[in-house]
Amino acid sequence: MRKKSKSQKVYDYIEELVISGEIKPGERLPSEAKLGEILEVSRVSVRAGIEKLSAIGLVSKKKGGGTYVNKPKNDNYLSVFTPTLLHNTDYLEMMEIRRALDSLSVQLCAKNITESGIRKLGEIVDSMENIENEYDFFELDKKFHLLISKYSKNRFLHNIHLIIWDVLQKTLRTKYNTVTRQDHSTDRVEEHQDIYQAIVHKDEDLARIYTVRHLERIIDTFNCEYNEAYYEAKKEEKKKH
Amino acid sequence: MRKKSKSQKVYDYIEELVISGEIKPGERLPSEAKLGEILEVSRVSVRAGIEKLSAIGLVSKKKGGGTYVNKPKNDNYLSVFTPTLLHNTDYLEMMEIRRALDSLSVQLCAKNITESGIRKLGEIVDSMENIENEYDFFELDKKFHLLISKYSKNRFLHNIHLIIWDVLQKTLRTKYNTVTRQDHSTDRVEEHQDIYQAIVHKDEDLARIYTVRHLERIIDTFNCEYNEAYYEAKKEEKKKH
DNA sequence: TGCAAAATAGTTGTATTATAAGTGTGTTAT
DNA sequence: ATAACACACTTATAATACAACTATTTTGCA
Repeated sequence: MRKKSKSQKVYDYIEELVISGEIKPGERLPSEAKLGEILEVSRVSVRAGIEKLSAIGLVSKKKGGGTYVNKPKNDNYLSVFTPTLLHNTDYLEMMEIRRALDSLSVQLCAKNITESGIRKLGEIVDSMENIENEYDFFELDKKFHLLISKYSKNRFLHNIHLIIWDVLQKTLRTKYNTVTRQDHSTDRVEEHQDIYQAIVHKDEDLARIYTVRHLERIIDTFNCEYNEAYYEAKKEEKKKH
Repeated sequence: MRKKSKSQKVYDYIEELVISGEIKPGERLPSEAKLGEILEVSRVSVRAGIEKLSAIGLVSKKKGGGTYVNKPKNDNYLSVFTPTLLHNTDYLEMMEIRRALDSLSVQLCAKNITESGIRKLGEIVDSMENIENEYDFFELDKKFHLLISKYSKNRFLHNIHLIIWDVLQKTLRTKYNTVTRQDHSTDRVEEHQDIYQAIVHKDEDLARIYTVRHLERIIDTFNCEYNEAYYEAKKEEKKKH
């Protein structure tokens, strides 16, 4: 593996601070000089790293004031793709978008997929059957849906999906309990098999229907857990009185 | 208006070079030193500007080799949103995504829009009736659809739409003839009125249907012109023999 | 002449130092 | 009490130097 550049070191360090929640949206970063001390790099490299983070909208700089972690509502619209946003309601909004985009990509995929693509997809579905840990399943799930979007032959669509899954993955690390528990359903393997079969038979409509059903089931499950958690929290509060 | 920063000056300058096609994907940018001379800024500022462009994936830097404009296929997926990509097929792919996302946002909008939102939307539709020049209509069109996505109350969705329209607008400047001529249809005002009315009556399904119809009409018109242009080109070629 | 090795020029990466310019806070003078 | 000011802190820009890497040109040998 190639050596990381100094500016990348800065970038990763700050991104980690934000993802882990050590610095929350609206809060200020250490000054450039301080970051330079901490990471043992020059201010030039610190600035280069921060410049990138600013370009993708994770932070905003204020001359003389400091550098701040952006709040989700920030106008810089590339901030859609920063990994800090996925709280509970954000997750639902994201899944709403997936419902729209996945149903498009699976439809196009069923039309455009090649024989070798079908083979690859089949392998993924097969390996889903004997999976025990959640992390591995997530990987397969990601591969499955990204492969579908790839064979949609719509480059934009695929790229948006890449971003969405990147955000999902990064968010997962910090919200593992909340977001992943929802998918313990025993149906989940079967759902993927259904989608796969529809693609094999080039049945665009059926593939779309199965995909929508799949995603809506995930959303429903999440909603239930979310409400449960909500009531739990309320119960805790009552105890205090 | 606030003064532009030096690094932003660099950013805009290079972006313009790429959009206008002066520097094509794969080609090399002037060196940092040269850019500094041209724009009369220090190398620090040049680097800051390029750093941003690199962060959003428009260019890639090679230590010792120079800075290159990325080809669309570049892996850095943020490059979806660089304005260089929209050739004819790209435009269609983009509209395919709009069909999926606009139908979602209009549906949510019909559910969530406020009274004041309806008023604003109405004003836009009204001003569409007496528009002569294409550029103004584009502006209204953009406002209309962005307002809808805003009242979808899904922040991700709205942000993606902001990006899409930003790309459309930037691309338009260079492909004015190809992309905009398609929308000279007399139906276009009426289509927006239909969508508006459906939203007013909070009829989610109807709003979605009108929106899909609207977008599919645009796609069809574009396809016709695209094919016409294609045949024209072929005819020209035949003449040469 | 052909070609490989080596020198060279050009380019980005990082460091250092200095200054300008904006922000925020605390202090002072009224 | 409040407005004006001073001061510390922070980011923005600049100039210079050198390191590290690349691409090209030149050199030297067969």
